[in-house]
Amino acid sequence: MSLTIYDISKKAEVSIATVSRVLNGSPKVKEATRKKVMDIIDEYGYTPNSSARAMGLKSMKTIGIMCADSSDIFLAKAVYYLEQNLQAHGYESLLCCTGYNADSKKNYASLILSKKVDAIILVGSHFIGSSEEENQYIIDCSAKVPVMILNASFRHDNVYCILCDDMNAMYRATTEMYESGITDILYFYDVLSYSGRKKLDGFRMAMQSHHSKKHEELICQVPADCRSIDAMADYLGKFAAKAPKFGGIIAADDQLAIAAIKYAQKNGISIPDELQVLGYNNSILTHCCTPELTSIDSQLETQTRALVKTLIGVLSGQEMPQKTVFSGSLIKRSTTNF
Amino acid sequence: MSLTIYDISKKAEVSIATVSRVLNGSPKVKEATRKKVMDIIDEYGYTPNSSARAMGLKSMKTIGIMCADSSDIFLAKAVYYLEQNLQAHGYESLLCCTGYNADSKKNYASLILSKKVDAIILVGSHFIGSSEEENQYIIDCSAKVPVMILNASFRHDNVYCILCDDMNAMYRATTEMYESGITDILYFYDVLSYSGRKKLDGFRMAMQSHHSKKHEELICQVPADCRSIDAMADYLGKFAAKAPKFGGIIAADDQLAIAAIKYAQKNGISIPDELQVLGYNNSILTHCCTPELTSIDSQLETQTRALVKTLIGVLSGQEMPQKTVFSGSLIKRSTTNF
DNA sequence: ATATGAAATGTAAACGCTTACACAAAAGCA
DNA sequence: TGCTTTTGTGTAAGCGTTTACATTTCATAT
Repeated sequence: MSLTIYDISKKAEVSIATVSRVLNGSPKVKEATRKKVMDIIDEYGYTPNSSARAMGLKSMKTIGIMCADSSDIFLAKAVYYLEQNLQAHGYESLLCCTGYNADSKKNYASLILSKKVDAIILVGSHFIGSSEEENQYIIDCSAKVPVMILNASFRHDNVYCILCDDMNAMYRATTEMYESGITDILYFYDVLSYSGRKKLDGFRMAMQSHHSKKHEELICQVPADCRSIDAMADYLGKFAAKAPKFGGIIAADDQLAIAAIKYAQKNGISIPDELQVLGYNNSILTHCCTPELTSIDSQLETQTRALVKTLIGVLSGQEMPQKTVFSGSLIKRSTTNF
Repeated sequence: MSLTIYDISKKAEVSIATVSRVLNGSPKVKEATRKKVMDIIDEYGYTPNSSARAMGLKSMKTIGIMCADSSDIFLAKAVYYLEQNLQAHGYESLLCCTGYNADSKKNYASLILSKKVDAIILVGSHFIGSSEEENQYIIDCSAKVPVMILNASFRHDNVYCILCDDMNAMYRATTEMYESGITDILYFYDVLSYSGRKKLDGFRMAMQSHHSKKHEELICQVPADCRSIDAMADYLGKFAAKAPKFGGIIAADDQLAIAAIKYAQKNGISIPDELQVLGYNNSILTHCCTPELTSIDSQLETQTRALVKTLIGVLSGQEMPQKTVFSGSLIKRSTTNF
């Protein structure tokens, strides 16, 4: 049986209140007493029971992290950085992977709330649906604890968003490719999450601003059942066979970009001479292919740090900005010439 | 303020005991009463407070997952599968990333224990040190809750291990490469964790069983400060310049294998004609390079499923096997000829 | 109608902690 | 010296559940 504060108080010959005060670093306890209690705690290796503590404090010092799939390269990085930052501030992370199925979000949210987490972090733009009722669960959550959203924007009281201006980043990258002389660009994407929409918008805006006409015919969405890189590459091959010619591919993430590279290799198209490829997220995958992949970096680590900083501020009652936007930057490698 | 069981009991005109029984699916409550209570619960959207529940039940229905770095491709996959399986059994996951620094393990362990988790899962063989005192924290934990270890072996009461027989897998893969005619094989690794040692042992055993002599000169350890793929590739280049000739590289994981491929490409060595490369873990990286990487699959998903099954058994008081071993299998792709 | 046992419900103690409030000891001041 | 603060410590009431045990209700057999 685990020791309780009561056991410690007896051994140290003080009251449980004093032990509690020592534990919580209260200033109103004599140095000698503090030492006596600490010695006993160290000697017997006592650790306070967080559940009981949570009841008294009404806080678990735990943050619920929800993400669709923590094994996704991008999301895993985000979760990792968040966990690190939270830990540095004395918080634990309750992880909850919801999958990409939209329905379950509400259930998972209430489950995680019942653990009396101090806040909820939604990682990734999959958590923002397009309809109002689909997002009701966010509002419900925000009524109980602060809700932090990484990589998407949602305006509501007690909801704080940290994100990268994907639209602008994609706009700039597209423009740069276009102005380097590649005017026929294929846009390659899969799911249209919040940030997915923004990226596509950025691409379209850039193309439209150059009065491009046929780019709409060069927008290629991979169907949901193409999960493997090979399947994606093959799908792209079929699409390309019927589409107008193109000299560049902009992919919505690095994995899709790798699929694009595979497509080129299967069809004897040389990169970057005949085809230029651009990815998104600047993940480790950029280094794994040949040639190495040019990609857009969304400053994930900086974003997570800002998120946790904002969260800590909110939890300590400070007024904090509801929306913090970072800008992406193009990391040029060898799949592009510009 | 959140609703309590007490509020519900008043609205439903029953006692809190009855509400609690409904919540816990006790058989001794009349159907009509159950319905009445459930209706109120649904109507007012009550969720029980897990902390309070933990105090009564002495269980949080939460499992602590410790891993060095949840953004590592392999570990992230493991964490994801674990989380999924645990969720399916009604448990939440408290994630704790310890980093690779050995000292901190003990502190993190006691932190996570204070949350009254029902068990602890150590993900990855980094958690097994080579000295007895370094592993004392595992024994301490096992005194309080079951400890599950994924990917390493540690014999102790209340400690359960699920792993892949890395030594054997590596032995077989090495033998297969050797017998296909590649007798000079370079072994490329970084950290010597528990499974890292096993893999190296497997390689050595296979080479020794063929009376190879110079393989010891072909064992290349990347120093800890080489974190990027490029740095690893460059290090390998320098090593190769001074080492005997070799026709194959066996890497301790896929990322190292990618570095090996990069090394070959930088030096104009063709794969697989002049150099064959073999990775470990069969991660997504195997599909990202050209040619695609042959790799050893350690059945991670099966392992995690077995782990959670064992854990659930242990938690429900059943006798469970303390060690479950799976065997790895070679997935042949294009970086090898055999 | 009455006794009997089973089924359903209620009562109250326990879980381990925090903290408002009460109190005692020590210190400062006239 | 006695009076007032200040400082340190203790007492006890919560926090929201679970559950053993007590009690009521209800059906069945007598």
